Amino acid sequence: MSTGSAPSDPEDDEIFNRRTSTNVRKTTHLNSRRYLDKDLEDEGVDRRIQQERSKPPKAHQKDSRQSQRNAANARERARMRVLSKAFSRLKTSLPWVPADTKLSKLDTLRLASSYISHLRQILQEDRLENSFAHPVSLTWPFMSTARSEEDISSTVRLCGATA
DNA sequence: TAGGCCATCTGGTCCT
DNA sequence: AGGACCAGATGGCCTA
Repeated sequence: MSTGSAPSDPEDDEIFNRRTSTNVRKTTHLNSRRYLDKDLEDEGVDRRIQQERSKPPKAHQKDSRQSQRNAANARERARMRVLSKAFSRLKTSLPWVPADTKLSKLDTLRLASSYISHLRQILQEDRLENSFAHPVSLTWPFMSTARSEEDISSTVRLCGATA
């Protein structure tokens, strides 16, 4: 899998990082500086360990739940970042869209959808001109095989026509 | 300044 | 049990 290793647009990264830093600031604000304070307390680690040991079981449970939540948040951030990168890559694969064009995720999906419809139309016109089957056809998940007419119609049925 | 877009957090649900 | 996925809520940034 190439997840996360795709070349990314430096400009997108810059925007993402800027947003990320502001949102982290927002988060620390929302959570009453919970995370920031934790980072600033490095020198008090020993004291904290002693306090942990003297905590009642309920407090341990609470801390455990919180650390699990933090881990889940981090995973969610990573997941959403992968999603955003995929949108960026999809955007760059769209023709007629200059690299510096601002496209929302919704716009990107709509344009990609109409581009696929356009390509499908070209493919069908080409098949009408040549009576033999097209040598290359794409099927989910991205296999390149020759196939019959009914296969294509089923794909069209699955994807639907978008305009 | 309102509205659109986005990243993040969070709790719920499903799956392994 | 833990991770992935999802949707709702929230607040910051940007633009018309």
